[in-house]
Amino acid sequence: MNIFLQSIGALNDETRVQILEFIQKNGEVCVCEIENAFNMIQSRISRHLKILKDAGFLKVDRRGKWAYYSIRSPLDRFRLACLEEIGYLGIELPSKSLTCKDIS
Amino acid sequence: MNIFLQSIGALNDETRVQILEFIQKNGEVCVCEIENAFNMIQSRISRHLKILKDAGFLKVDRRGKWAYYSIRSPLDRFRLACLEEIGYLGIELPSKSLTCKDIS
DNA sequence: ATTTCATATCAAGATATATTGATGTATTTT
DNA sequence: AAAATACATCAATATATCTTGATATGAAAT
Repeated sequence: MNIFLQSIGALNDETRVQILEFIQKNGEVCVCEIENAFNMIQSRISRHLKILKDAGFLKVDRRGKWAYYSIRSPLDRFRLACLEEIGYLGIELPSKSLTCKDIS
Repeated sequence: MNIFLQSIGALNDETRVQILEFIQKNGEVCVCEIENAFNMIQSRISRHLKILKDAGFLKVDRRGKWAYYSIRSPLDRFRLACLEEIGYLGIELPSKSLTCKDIS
C-alpha cells in the first residue's frame, strides 16, 4: 500500500507530471535543462525530481557537476501504465533549449 | 490533465483506496455498510465516496433512503489499471457485516 | 587553495486536503 | 403529521504538501 501511495503521491502534482512527460519525450536531461525549460527556480525542480526518483519513476546519473535524470528502467507494470496514460494526455511542453554548458 | 489529476488525487488517500477495494470485493454496498465495516463516522465516509464518484471510479444508485455505491462501468483503460493494481496490493479489509437494515 | 558552478537540502510561510461535529434534506415508519 | 433513518454538506480545525529564499555540498576551473 505504501509503495502504491508513494507512486500516486508523486503523480499528484501538475508540475511533476509535466516533468515526467518532458523526460519521457526528451530522454536523459540534466537539472538545468528542466530549470530553463520550465522557468522555475532550482530548488523547486530539484525537490520534484527527488520525489519522482524516490517514487521509482526516475533514476539519476551524476557526471561531474551535472545530474542527469532519465526514466528508470525497467519499470513495473503500474508505473508503466501511468507513464503511458500521461503520454496520452497531450501535454504542451516547453521546448528543451539551453543547457548550463550552452550558457557558460 | 485535470481529469488525470482528479483520478490520481482520488487515489491519493489510504482510506479511499481501501474503500475502493472493499467495493471491488463486495460489489454494490450501501454507505452504512462501509461505515460499519470501517468504523468511521458517516460524514467522513460520505465525503470519500463523493471524491471517488466525482473522479469516475464509482456510481451511486439511490433506492429509498439508501445510497448504493458500486464500481462504475465501463471504466477507461487507466482507471481499470489502477483498480487492478489495487487488487494486487493484498489489502486487509474489514468484513462486510452489519447493514442498517440488519440493525433496525 | 580559492572561487565558481550545479545541485541538494532546510526552514518558513502559503496553500491544499482531511477530519470532525453540527446541520440540512429526503425518505420511510409510526 | 411527527419522529426516525440514511445520507449529504458545511464550517472549523488539524494535517500534509508546495513554494520560496537561504544555505550547504561537492566537483571543476582558475
